Amino acid sequence: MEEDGFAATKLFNCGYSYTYDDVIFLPHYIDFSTDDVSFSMRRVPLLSSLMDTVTEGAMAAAMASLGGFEANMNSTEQLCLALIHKCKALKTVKQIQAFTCKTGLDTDRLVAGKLIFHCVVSISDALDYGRRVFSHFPDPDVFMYNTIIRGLAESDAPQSAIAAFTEMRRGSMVIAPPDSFSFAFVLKGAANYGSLRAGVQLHCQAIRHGLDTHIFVGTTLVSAYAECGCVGSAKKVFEEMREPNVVAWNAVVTACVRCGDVKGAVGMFDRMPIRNATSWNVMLAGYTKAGELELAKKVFLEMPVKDDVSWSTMISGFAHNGCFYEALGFFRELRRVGMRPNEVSLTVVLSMCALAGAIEFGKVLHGFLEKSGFLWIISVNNALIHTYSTCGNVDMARLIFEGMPKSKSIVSWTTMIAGLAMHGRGEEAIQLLHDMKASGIRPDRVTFISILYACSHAGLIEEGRTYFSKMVDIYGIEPAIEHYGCMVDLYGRAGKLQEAYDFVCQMPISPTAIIWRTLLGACSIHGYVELAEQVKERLSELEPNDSGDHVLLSNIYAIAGKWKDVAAVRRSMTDQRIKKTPGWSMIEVDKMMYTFVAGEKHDKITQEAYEKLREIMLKLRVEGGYVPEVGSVLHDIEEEEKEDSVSRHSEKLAVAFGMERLREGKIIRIVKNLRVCRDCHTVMKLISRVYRLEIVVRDRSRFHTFRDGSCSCRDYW
DNA sequence: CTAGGGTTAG
Repeated sequence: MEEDGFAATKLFNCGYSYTYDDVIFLPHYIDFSTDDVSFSMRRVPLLSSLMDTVTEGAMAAAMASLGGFEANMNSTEQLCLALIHKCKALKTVKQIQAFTCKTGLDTDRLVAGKLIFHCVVSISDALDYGRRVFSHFPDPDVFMYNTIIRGLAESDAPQSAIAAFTEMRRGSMVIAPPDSFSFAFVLKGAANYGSLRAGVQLHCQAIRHGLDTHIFVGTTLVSAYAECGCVGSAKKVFEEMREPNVVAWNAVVTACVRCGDVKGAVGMFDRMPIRNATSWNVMLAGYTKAGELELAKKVFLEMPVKDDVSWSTMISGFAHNGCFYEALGFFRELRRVGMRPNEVSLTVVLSMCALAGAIEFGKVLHGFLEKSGFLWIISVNNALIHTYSTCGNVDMARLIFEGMPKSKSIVSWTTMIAGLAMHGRGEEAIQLLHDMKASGIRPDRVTFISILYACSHAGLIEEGRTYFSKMVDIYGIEPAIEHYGCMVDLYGRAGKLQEAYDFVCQMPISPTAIIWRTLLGACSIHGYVELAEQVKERLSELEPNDSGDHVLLSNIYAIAGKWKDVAAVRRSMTDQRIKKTPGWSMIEVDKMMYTFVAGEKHDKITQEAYEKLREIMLKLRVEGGYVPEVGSVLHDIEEEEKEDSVSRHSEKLAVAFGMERLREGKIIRIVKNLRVCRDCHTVMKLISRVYRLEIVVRDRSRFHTFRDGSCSCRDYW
């Protein structure tokens, strides 16, 4: 796959030095008849009612607003152009558009082009209107097409940019051939759509037009290939460019980073003749994505000019690696040097709260956003929805979602659906899908991942099946590995292990380690020892050193009482030097985050938690009838020792600490990096009953809300 | 045309 993209283009020898090592037949035109890329050029009646509202007086007032320009206005065309340039809102654009209809300027090429351009580029949420003006124009030229393609490429439906390009090509008998802008914009659409097929075909066409080494086209080709995971092709396109500028260099370094090729990125970075702040920022992102935080910090300190992007990259990079303290440090540093937080740095900090489960800090930020007017930005709202959902307060997320000031984007809908899903509120998530369709937004592949996730976590098996086939049949979305993963989880979680296994065997793409791991997790919930062994064998072929897989298998044996097998797994782990991922849990008290690690460091805080925990466990035995469950302990050690090891799990410590420090009646919210174990689950249920407390635990796969002795997951996780 | 953020199965 990797090299196919580039090899295919070699078919077209257009006077360039391509060699043919691989011949793949491709048509000379883009054929998307099988894809769902409708692009309707329907002529819509436009604004006949508005036309009458444009009075001479209104136009005179508009002219007056032009001030100094007025003297040079010697034609209505020029007047219109100047007026359009001044427009800041769609409402005014509509007025002028009505004026052009009235004066016959609607067929003026310059004016129409300017109108379309203004709608697409300068005014937000006006793409649709621009499209309508476009569709009204009798014979649109390349510039108009380019503008429309440009807007569509950045829209929620980037595939329609490709369709628009195709339509332009079909009409190429009457209009001029595509230029470098056409290719740059449509390739951006292909990249956003993530379609290698479209990318390759466009590359072919670019070669035929002699534009593939054009600086803009080449640069976009590099990033389009990278977006499809073809880092080799991206590099080759770059190497063929005759005089790459800084932007092209940045693009190729970015391509390496996108595809996880840090070495390649460093190599390219070192070769760069000139570097601006962007180049350094790309390296920061590259290092943090690879988990190389020290190197990222080194580059950050060394770089000559830091801009707002640099800080956002550091905050996000450290947060995604679990280093919340340092991440917050960069946010403080940003303010200390006198930079104003912008909407991106704020969403980055919000997403840090989401990762850390820091709801109190999130609320502080929410207040700040409200006061400083940031809530007008859609992405900021999306970040808030995500933060509240992943911090356990999905109702607050819903309030923000409902109250969004501007229109909701596809991300807003999908985020909300995913939020409901992770709280087990499957029916509401499905209802939201219908509301979304009713409001005219088409669900995409990510939306369906969230829907299938919702079905599996709420035990809605039939619904899950239905939506999977609807996605394919009605929406023409080809299922990706993520969708298959959801389906395996859906069957497995519900105890339909045979169906899950059959499903994996019938998948048209080869199952990844993640797929097998999902199945292994299902085996562990439902105690299928034999199937687990089979599945583990597959995993050993694919990823033999994953500690989680070993621990899961060992737990499956332990629950079945097969202590010899437990010991064998443990031995093989020691032999292969596989270390268990240490479990940690976090709790926020007075806007401070406290992290507990099982059986680690006996500092004052941990001591305090232990002491409280001892007291709680005693009370649970006496008043709650608690008997420890030790099935999920890795070692076949003495019973008493096992019990001791279970009693030290980090989530218990975090809960105990919360009970000690938090105000009475406060909900105890815990975030854990692994899945919560059975014994801890039981203990939490008991605590919620005996102490009349509410505990919310976010583990690596979902939320557990413990209330009155039971859990929202209905013991199903 | 290039960099940072908001959605994504386990």
